[in-house]
This record gives sequence, C-alpha cells and structure tokens, in this order.
Amino acid sequence: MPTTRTPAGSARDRILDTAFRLFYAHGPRGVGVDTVIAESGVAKATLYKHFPSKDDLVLAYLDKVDQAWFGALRAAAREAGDEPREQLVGMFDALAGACRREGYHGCAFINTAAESPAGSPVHARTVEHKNVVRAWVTDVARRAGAADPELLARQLTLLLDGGLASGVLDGDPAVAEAAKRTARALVDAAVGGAPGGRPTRQ
Amino acid sequence: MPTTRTPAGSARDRILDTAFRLFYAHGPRGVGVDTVIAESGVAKATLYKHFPSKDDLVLAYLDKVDQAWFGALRAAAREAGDEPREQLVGMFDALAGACRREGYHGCAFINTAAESPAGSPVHARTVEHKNVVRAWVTDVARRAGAADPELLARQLTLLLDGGLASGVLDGDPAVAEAAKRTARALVDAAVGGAPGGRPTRQ
DNA sequence: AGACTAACAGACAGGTCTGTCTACTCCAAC
DNA sequence: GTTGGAGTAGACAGACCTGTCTGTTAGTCT
Repeated sequence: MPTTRTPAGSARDRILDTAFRLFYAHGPRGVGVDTVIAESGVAKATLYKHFPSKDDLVLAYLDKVDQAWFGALRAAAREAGDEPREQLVGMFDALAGACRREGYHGCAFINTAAESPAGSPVHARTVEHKNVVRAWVTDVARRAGAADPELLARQLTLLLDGGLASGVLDGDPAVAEAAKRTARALVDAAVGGAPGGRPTRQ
Repeated sequence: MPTTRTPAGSARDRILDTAFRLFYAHGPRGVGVDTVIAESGVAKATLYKHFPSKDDLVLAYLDKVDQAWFGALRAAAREAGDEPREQLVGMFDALAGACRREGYHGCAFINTAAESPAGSPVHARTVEHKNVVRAWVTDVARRAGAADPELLARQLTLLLDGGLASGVLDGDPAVAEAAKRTARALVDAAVGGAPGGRPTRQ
C-alpha cells in the first residue's frame, strides 16, 4: 500500500480539488495550469503525470461536478419524502441550495461547454451528464404516475437548466423560488389528483 | 454624406459583423483580435480606432446580440396575433427558430458571462439584458390579464433561458417544442379562462 | 493644389499559455 | 544499501494574445 508523503491528501486529490475551485470560479479557460500548480502546492511534472493534458484535467473536473450536482439533486429529492411526486418538486431545493452558496456561478457544465468547440470531449461529457439527469427525472416521473413522463422530465430539466443559467448572473433566490413553484404546478398538472395519485384532471 | 471607399459597408460594420460571427461561434475569449482583423479584412489600427479595447468590441457584440434576440422575440410575439396571451406563447417560436439555425450555440449572453469575471461590464450588460426582456414579458403578461404577471414572466423567462442553455449542447428541436407546450400550460393556468372570455382553444 | 481623413500593412513589445525537460529529494521495500 | 517510485523546483521552447507604433495609400473638401 503506497504511503503518502504529503499530509493533506495525495497530490492528485489536491490538484483536482484546486482545479475544481478555480475552474468553477473563473472557467477552465480563465485559469492557467501554472495557477493550479501554485495553489495546490504541486510540481508541474506531477500535474502532467496525473493529467496528461489540461483537457484531461477539465474532464476530471466535470466528473467531479457531475458527482456533486447529481448527488445534491438526489439528496434533495430523497429529503422530500417517499412519494415520487414530492421528490420531483423537492429536487428543486438543490437549486435553491446552490443559489444560496457563496461564489455560486451557474452550471459548470454549461459554462464549460460554452467555451469549448462543438465536437469536443467536453461537449460530449456535458450532453451525457444532462441525459443521465433527465433519464433519472424521467424515472421518478414515471413512478409518480405522470401521464407523459418524458415530457414532464423535459419540462422539469428545462426549468432546472433555466434556473442554473440565470445563476451565472446573480444568485437571486427568487429564481429558485419561482422554479420550485412552477415545478409544483407542472407536476400537479401532469400527475393530477392527490399524492398517491392517479392522473385526475383538475 | 461620407462616401465609402470599401464596397461592403464601413470598416466598423465589417469588424462588428465578423466579431459577431466569430465571438458567437467560439466565445469572445476563443477568438483573437488578429483573427477578427484577418477575417474582416481590416487593419489593426482601424479596429483599435473604432473599439479602443477588445472589451469594447465584446460589449458592442453583446449590444448587437441584444438587438437581434430581443427583436426576434418581439417579432415572434407579434406574429402570434393581437391577443397578449397568444403572444406569450408565440414568442417561443423565436427559440425554435434559433435552435433550427445552423451553428446555433446557445445564449450569447450566458456564454459570454460564463467566461467573464463576476463584476465585469460584460456581466452588468448581461443582467441588464435579462431584466429588459423580463420587464417586457411582464408587461405582456399584465396585458394578458395574468393573476401574477411578475411570476408568470419569471416562469416564462426561466423556460426561455433553460431552452437557450440546452441549446449550447444540441439544437434539439424537442427542447423548443417542450418549452412552447409548457409555456402554453403556464399561461393558461395563470390567465385562466380564454381570450375574450371564450373557452381555451386547445 | 494642398490639407485632411480614413483606412491599409505589418513590425514590435511585453505578457501569458501549454507542455517538456533536467536535476534533485524523499521514503519504502527488497 | 541499493533501487525505484513519487514528488519538488524551475528553466525553457514555441505559440498566441493584446495593444502600440511607423509608414503608406487613396479619396474628399476647400
């Protein structure tokens, strides 16, 4: 078992943590490799050993973001209770939580994709992330008994993305609030009736 | 009236048109001044005469985007007819039109803001743009007789931003389609009843 | 004709970026 | 004790970026 010479985690972890922080704040293109090196207290050769190119580091960053955001989304849904229809609304608390957080700067995927060429790996990774999230929402929508789970999932992720996008500008809590209220309205319309719910027309 | 030595518009126009095209495709930070100069067939000194710094050119680009997008939005609303409630839904045709366009790459404002520092002029201009659009939507919502025009406008712009953001990834027409259907549902819920008191036509 | 203006052409300075490379230092395991 | 892996420190190449500056050309106005 390899031991660690440095006390605060492995060099790889320090690099990735630092990159996460800096990339999210300024965008990958706005942060030079030298800055990542300086802030993580690591030698340049070490960085390029773990991540052969900056693009590899950016992809690792996106994977980390995916874990964090998708995790927050599922946690928020879980906290809303056992009812799928409540979970669909509850996941918007993750948006509110993100907006409140200091240094909130919108959706890392969208921001990163915006500064990447069209067919790049970054782009592909972003599409994949969005698809995974939407597939999960579709599943919850189906369990909630939505008339058209695909449509409802599309609507909710559209709202989510809209809220995230606005967040690049100002972490206005009103956005998250409005998104959640809208989600509730859409879920009620799609599922109808009461929790437990069979589709009933209002 | 000053004559033009160059056949295809003034040098300033050529610079701005080229910048518009390149900045939108690759992001302002992804395009060097030299490229703008080469593609617009202009001397460097000429560019720096009209736009003292690259940032000034970026702001001019955003103004041009604002005119184009806000214009498209109003045109789409206008084409939906005289009824404000129809206009609220009709403006989503502008989103569909944008998604269909070759080289569609999402919302220029959000993309540009994503690569700009937090307090920058670019950021301020973006916030201003979003506020102007939302104010206009609020006005239409009010004329449509919405119970809570501010909320409805917030909901619709959220949808719009979500649709634009998803568009960075793939110009999937399903997104615009879903956004429009959702808009119709939200407008119906907020306005209730029908245009002129008749039952809804959908 | 002469002055003025707008634009062109392109060299240049000073900085930043990514990625490579050399040389050195620990530390653990064999 | 030696070997090898992981890390540190930092110079360096080559590209690219913004912005400045010099000199030239052409058309307009007086």
